[in-house]
Amino acid sequence: MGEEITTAKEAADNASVLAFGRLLGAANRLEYLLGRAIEEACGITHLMFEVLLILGRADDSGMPMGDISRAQVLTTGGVTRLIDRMEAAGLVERVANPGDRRGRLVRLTAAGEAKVVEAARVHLANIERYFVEPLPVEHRRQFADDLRILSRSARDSVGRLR
Amino acid sequence: MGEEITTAKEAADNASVLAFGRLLGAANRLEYLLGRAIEEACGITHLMFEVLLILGRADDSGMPMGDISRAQVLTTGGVTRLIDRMEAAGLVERVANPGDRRGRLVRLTAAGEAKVVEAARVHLANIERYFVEPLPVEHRRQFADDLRILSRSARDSVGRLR
DNA sequence: TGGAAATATCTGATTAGTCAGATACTGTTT
DNA sequence: AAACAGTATCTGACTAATCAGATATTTCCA
Repeated sequence: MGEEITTAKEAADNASVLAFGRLLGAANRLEYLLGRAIEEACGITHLMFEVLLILGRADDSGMPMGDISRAQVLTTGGVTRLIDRMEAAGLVERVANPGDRRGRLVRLTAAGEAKVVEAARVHLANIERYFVEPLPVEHRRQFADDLRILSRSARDSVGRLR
Repeated sequence: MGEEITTAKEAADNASVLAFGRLLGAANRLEYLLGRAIEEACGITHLMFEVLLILGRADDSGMPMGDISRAQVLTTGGVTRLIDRMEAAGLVERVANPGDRRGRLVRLTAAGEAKVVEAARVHLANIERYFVEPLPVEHRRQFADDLRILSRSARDSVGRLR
């Protein structure tokens, strides 16, 4: 990684810059495709699905919103508004937290439980579809390239993190 | 992947659901950390940096905005506005496209050239820093876990894509 | 060649996030 | 137990994306 960069072309062609760009590109495309599919089939966004999964993992009594904020890359203000929408949609409810009255706990409603099961099935089916059958043509080649580079890059990074 | 999902807990604990969640989580944290660093050091967003790199790779005469839209996951409307801001910041300019008068070409200005070189250096230094020295503590453990799973998942996916 | 369909970009209205500051409670520390 | 720092959430103002519809130009084919 020692080569000095002095022109835009050198910046754009640098191996590490490229690899990280590909990694993020692949992840974004994946998130876009899978998120779009859930949205169309189930009427909830990808982020709502992630929150439903987090709550599914949580204790039945619920979870403070701060925990959700830390689990996702989202500010506490963003979580407040996301939970507002999910509550309006009947997927979650806020209940009193006897141990700390500064905020309430969020937990799944029955409708939320049903929705996360439905969305997870759709999600799994799409993972199967995209990775066994061909991707949409306009994504396929790009994706395969990205994932090959991503795999190498991630493996190297894991090594260095130990 | 044949297990039937019937409860929120099963959905949340499913191996594929988890792996994809981790993969996207790792990429989002990475994008957030590296993007934030470029933003603070160079005053441009991560998305602007990506566009500068794309233009650095392009022909000197410039590139139509539709190509940028397709390279990133961004609508054409979004690209129009992103380029508006970058043009206002003096990083790029729109020039006439003699071959197709429906739209103009976008190309780097001298300031844009300088900025992409500066940002790429910062970016490389941060990649070095994050993956050789410890990550910020609040991200480190999560990140290492994510990347291990990501690596496995990506390798499998590449295999299936052939 | 004339016109329909496709393409490139732009724009108004809307949505969902950020940030920073307000409010309400908790926990410590004298 | 009074004060003060810390934590959890909410909110107003703002930003940057989306979508859908408008406009200009190009391409294709009958």
